[in-house]
Amino acid sequence: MQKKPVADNQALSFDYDFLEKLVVGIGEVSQITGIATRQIRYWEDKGIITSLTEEEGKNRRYDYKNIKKMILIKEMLDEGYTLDAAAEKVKQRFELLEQALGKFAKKKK
Amino acid sequence: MQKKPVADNQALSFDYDFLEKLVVGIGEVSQITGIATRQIRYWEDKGIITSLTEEEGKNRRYDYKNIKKMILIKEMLDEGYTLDAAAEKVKQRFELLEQALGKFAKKKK
DNA sequence: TTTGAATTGTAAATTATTTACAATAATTGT
DNA sequence: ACAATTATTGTAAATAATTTACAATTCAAA
Repeated sequence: MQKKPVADNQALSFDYDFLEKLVVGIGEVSQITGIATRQIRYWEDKGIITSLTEEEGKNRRYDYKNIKKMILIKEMLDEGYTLDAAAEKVKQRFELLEQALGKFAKKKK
Repeated sequence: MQKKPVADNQALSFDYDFLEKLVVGIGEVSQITGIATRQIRYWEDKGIITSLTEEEGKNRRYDYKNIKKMILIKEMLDEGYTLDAAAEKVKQRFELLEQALGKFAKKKK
């Protein structure tokens, strides 16, 4: 029996492999989220989000999780939350999410 | 009845909204896929993949589809395919995939 | 109206990418 | 073996994009 090509399995399910490896520069994050690069740096300075930057002076890289965070924070700001309140809510939500996904991930490997 | 937050629904299903908007620079694509930037440009010159670059001279931007293409092509090269053969196979696979996903997408809207 | 929060502006230095021309391997047919 | 084609890689100069740092501005609440 022949082994199915990898792509067929991934096509209609959540592409974990991809999102785990995903890294995006600040310009593209801005393009994706509609948040100005200046604002992204400000949020990072405040410690609300984090980048994967290895050394100081090098360009920032963001992972899927932090991009999702930014999108949520932006939505909450539009709804009237303060930045700190939005950041706190998003932080809590991600902690719950990671708890749930953590259990799931352990089953797989 | 209160509306559920968006994130809850997206967490365990395929994040279409995100992947549709996703754009990534060549440096990050290289980091994600393990393919050298030089090689990515070469493949693009040959017409095997395409970038979203608006004007000549500006930096290349790649979408999810083309990044997936690169990953598949790389895998097929490792298996012994020639570049052209791999490109052709990948092209065919994506045509089928888009046919299937196209039908699905129409239902949603 | 003062205070702090949130954002925005910008210049100079640095990092990353682009294009173009060229060189080098690897493979295939004769 | 040899030439031709395929695939990849090297690099320099120009340009694009990002970084940091200092500063200004806007806005809401007290």
